[in-house]
Amino acid sequence: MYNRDFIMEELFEDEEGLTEKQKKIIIAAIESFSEKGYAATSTSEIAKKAGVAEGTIFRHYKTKKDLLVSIVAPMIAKFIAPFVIKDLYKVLDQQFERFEDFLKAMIENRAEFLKNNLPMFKIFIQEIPFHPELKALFKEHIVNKVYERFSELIKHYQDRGQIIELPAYSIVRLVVSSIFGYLFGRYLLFPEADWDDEAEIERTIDFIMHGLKPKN
Amino acid sequence: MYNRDFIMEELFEDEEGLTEKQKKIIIAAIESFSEKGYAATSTSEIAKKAGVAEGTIFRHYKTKKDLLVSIVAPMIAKFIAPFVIKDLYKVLDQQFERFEDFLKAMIENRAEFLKNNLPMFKIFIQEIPFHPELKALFKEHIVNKVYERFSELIKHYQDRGQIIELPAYSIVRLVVSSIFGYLFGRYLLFPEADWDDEAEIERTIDFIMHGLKPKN
Amino acid sequence: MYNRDFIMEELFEDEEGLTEKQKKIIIAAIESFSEKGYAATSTSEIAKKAGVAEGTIFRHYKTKKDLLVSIVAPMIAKFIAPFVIKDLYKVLDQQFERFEDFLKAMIENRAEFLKNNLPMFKIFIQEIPFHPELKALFKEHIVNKVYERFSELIKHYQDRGQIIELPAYSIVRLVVSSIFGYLFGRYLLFPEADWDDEAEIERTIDFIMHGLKPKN
Amino acid sequence: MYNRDFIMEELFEDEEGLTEKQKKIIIAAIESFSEKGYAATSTSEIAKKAGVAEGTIFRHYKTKKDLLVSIVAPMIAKFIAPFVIKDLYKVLDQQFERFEDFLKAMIENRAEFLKNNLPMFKIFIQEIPFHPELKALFKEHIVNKVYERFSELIKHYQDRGQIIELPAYSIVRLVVSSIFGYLFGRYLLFPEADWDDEAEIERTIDFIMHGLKPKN
DNA sequence: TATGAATGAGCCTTCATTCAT
DNA sequence: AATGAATGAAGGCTCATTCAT
Repeated sequence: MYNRDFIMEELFEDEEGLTEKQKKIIIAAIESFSEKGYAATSTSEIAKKAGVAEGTIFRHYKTKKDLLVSIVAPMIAKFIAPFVIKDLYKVLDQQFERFEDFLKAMIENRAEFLKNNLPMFKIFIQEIPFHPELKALFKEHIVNKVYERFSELIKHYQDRGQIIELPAYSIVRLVVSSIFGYLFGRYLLFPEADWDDEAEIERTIDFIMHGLKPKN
Repeated sequence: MYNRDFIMEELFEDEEGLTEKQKKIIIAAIESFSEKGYAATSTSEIAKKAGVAEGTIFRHYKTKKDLLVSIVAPMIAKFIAPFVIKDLYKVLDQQFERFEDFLKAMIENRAEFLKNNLPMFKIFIQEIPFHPELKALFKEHIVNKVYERFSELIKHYQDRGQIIELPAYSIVRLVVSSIFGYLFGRYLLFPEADWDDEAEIERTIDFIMHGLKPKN
Repeated sequence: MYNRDFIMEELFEDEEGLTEKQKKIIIAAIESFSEKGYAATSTSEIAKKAGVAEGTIFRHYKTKKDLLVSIVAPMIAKFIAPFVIKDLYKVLDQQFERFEDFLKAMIENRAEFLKNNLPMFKIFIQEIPFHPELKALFKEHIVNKVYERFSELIKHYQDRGQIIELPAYSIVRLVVSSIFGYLFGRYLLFPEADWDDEAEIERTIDFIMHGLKPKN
Repeated sequence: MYNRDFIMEELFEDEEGLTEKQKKIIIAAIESFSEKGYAATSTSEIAKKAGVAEGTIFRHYKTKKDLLVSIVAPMIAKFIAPFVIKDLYKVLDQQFERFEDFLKAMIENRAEFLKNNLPMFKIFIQEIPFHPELKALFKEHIVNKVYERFSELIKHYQDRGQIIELPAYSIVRLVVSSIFGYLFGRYLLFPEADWDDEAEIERTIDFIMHGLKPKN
């Protein structure tokens, strides 16, 4: 379903402090949390799956919730990373003349990321309503950082007459809904259905582009 | 936040078998489940909040999960009710000449329902990944019943050249994404933000309509 | 396995005060107690099996233990009845000249009784160690009444040189052991084995008779 | 009443894996089970009596029933051990020329064992009807192992004309009944009575020997 | 008399966490 | 650093018993 080593590389590469055991714990926790939910997963189960002693978990993570946060936090960080590049604006200007192209690039790139980190993403969306820490993390990152950049971006394309003149938050909402709607259906609701991914992504982009076309 | 009596009237009106205590239990369970999640809510907590003995819960609901299902199941049923009307097709034909009008009516009607049953809906989306019973219920109802009707409907408007020729499932996905995207943002993610509901709904409908406009 | 009506007739015939419901409760209780033990049987289970409401049980029997006693007590009484006939001595004198004949008659008669009341007997032997009330009942009846009569009886046959001169309690023990040993094996340990009852009973009597033959 | 250390030595000597706490748990469980019965004994009570936390019990025994089995199983094994010696036959041949001597040795030896392990034996006979696991254990050991050996043995003495020609199962039944009859009366029914053990054992053996004397 | 909803104590078991080794 | 035995609070659930109807 997903590549364990890949996760480690992509998400936890920086944190070189991670013991071999620590990695095993994280991987086990991700698997269990995403399958049964945080509250329904026991630390003993994680320990068993990770092949370590129960106590070892608590040597590295003071509490069970610490373990949760230590999984979700870097995922959020990595997910929004591309949007936080300082001079995103400039870069965009050069690379993606059309909103459509930007959209396509973003979707493909971030969808790839989500696909590769699906279990973690699942944990994130499942647990966020119940943990103020996560909620705060989310708002701080998404709202304060990503949303800000995104707004500039949208204004950029609006100024060039490529997308309709609506408040940035509305546009963000509509775009994000369409993308996440696809990802949800594809990977969470009906993962075993027979999807023609390429076609669906194209339809989604077309849908968004037409939906946001300026009323000349 | 939400009107308790309203819930009882709307969702559990038919079930006249419900004791006064049973109602209290359900209301307490809805509150707790939606706030802390099913797994993190204890039956003793529900009992205390409902003002009944813990044993009383188990007299009416064989297990804790039974209680969950007895909350979520009628919600699903009521939610999809309007879509299962036998002669939906005919009705539509007469009432909503334009897909746009149908869409608007549907959104407003079902959005109202969700708004009134938000806690229950929250429970539903939170718990569905972890409970095969709920998953089955959902698939049976939504996929088999609603989706079928919806497909006919879409074909109806496609035949009249009002919406683009795409597979029904793609259209359903795009429409549903846009609507739920609004509801999520509005009621779950940022409920305390300052929303101009009327404008947002209109924007959402416009977005959908343009997004699905036929490429003549 | 055993005849319910028979039980009612034989054991509870005198107690005409018994309601129809009461009889059903007793029968249900006997079945459950003997199958799962007193402690592991719930009153709700008995109620369900008897087809009455839970409360009904407690209307007739103040406590669960009352119910137990009301089952075991009459069984003990009926079981020892033949030994308590006032002029047992006289009767014996006339009817059974030989100890052997007395033994045979007694075994056959009481074995028949036990066979017909096996579930109750099972309850009795299972529960007696844990309930002082039953223990008292047992001692009072068996020790004080039966044993006394039996002693006279044994003396009677000893005087006639038919059985060995041992203390009555030793003889009682040996005889009872042999008989109960048969009944245990026959009805409790290996009920499904292929028993030649007639032969086994005869062997048992022979064994006892030779075992108790006087050392002339 | 019985020597705790003795039990540990005799029954659990081999199992060196037993923690100090585990031993305490076993001892406490034996006491409570034998006094009140398995179903009527709570694990919290055992924990308290053993001076450990309730959770500790379940660290060592997955369930309450596991604890029961872990007490009864070794008792059965140890009890039948002497009968399963590979060359029992040979040994007998040399040591016990007369059935009487064999009987005496066996009774004294096994009676001593039972006396020392009375609580466990009590648990065994009380719980065996309600637990298929125990029943299976019993049948496997007693029926398949002990009975087989015993049959050979009986044939041995029958061939030498020392005991009557009856089916082995009948002889086993009669002998076992007499012995257990004594043990029951002695240790379970009337333990506080004034017993002349030596005399009673002798009477029991005499009774058996005469009872089984060949009809010349 | 009979009911069965209601109770709350108590049951077996699991849990996150601690700590001596 | 790592272990895993030990903890005791808390969990879901069952129970014998009560009482208003």
